[in-house]
Amino acid sequence: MAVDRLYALLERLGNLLRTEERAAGLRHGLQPVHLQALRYLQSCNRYSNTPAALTEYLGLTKGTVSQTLLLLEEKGLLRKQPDTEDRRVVHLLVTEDGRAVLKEALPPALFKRALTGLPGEGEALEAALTGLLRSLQAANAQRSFGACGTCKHFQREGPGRFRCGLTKEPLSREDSQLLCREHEAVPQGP
Amino acid sequence: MAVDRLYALLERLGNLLRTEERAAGLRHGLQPVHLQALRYLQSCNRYSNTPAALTEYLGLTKGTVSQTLLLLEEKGLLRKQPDTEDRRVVHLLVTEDGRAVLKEALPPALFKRALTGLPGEGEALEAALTGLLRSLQAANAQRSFGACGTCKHFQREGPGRFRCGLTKEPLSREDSQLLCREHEAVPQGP
DNA sequence: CCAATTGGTATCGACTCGATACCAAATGCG
DNA sequence: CGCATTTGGTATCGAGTCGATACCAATTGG
Repeated sequence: MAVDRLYALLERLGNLLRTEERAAGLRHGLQPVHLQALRYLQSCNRYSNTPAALTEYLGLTKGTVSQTLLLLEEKGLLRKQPDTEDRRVVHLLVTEDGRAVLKEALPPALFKRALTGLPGEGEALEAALTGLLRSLQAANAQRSFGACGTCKHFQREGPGRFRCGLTKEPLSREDSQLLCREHEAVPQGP
Repeated sequence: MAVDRLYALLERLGNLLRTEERAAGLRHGLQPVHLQALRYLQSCNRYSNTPAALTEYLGLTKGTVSQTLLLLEEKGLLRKQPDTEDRRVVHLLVTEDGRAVLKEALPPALFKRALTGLPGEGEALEAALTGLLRSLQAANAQRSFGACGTCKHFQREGPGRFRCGLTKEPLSREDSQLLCREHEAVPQGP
């Protein structure tokens, strides 16, 4: 049965990845989930670097994530900054130390080697995985956390000048490449 | 950078899978690792249903796996059977209850839907994942746990009659489809 | 025959994770 | 406005994973 075989493959790869991440984090006294949190926070935009967004991304409960963040803050890999508009919200900023740890640890050496050696820059793999992820998210009513520039709210106003149709804020070229919790894929025309 | 994007995709899918597995196991008081152990034991051959093999498959330490097995045995999902040849070894047999739990829980509904809906039965995905896994295992000097019939020790002796070149034992058609810890891919000729 | 290796278990501590409870700020509605 | 509801976040607790270490029994290899 093809579905079972596919599932077994995914599970197996997921375990390998977790094991490697565990080993990579061990050198810094970090668990897999810590590295994952840092990686997300480093690649998301300013609307999405909050505990709530991270909670959705990781698929855990907010209490659990709150603990994770506490540890990262104690280790000096993370800094909390209160939001200026909404005083309940804090923003999570990866420190220089945090970036250094991430750069050293992710992707784990094993994956870096394997992924780099893939034929055609792994284009086939990326296409297949993207399709699967989209399908999963659609079935799950889950946020996609895609890059800002691929969102249906993304508006081009000129060369290098963009705007988010949701927040109405202007966006830089760098902004457009960051992950956003409000991301919605553009509907595929027939 | 393509490698980082690929890695992010893999990590994200792995987390989703874990979350779903957690939810699926919750109904039976099981953790993700328990379901994974059961699934492996149900699909491996008689050389590979031991704690040591499972330990390698899951990438954990033998102590950890021993605990996992203890719990599964207590719940009646697993039965231990001493090996007749080597009196240190035990074989792990999934009980009827264990099979029932597995059938109900894996793959999680979300994945079953998403995988079933993939174009071309997910052939592209399977090819891409298999390639990646092979590449990872090669780089890691890790066992592949492939199906018996695809192993370099697998010998055809006639219609429906096979033999393992390593253990010299005869193999049935069913045997040939089970996962084996001694599995080695046939070397690709140029 | 005895060391080294292998398969497995037991115990301990660090840590994840969910559940529950809780607080403060924002929002919605009469 | 006023008050219930919702949202963002934290604190605390218990169950359970996981690695490390130690240990035992059986096998293997000189």
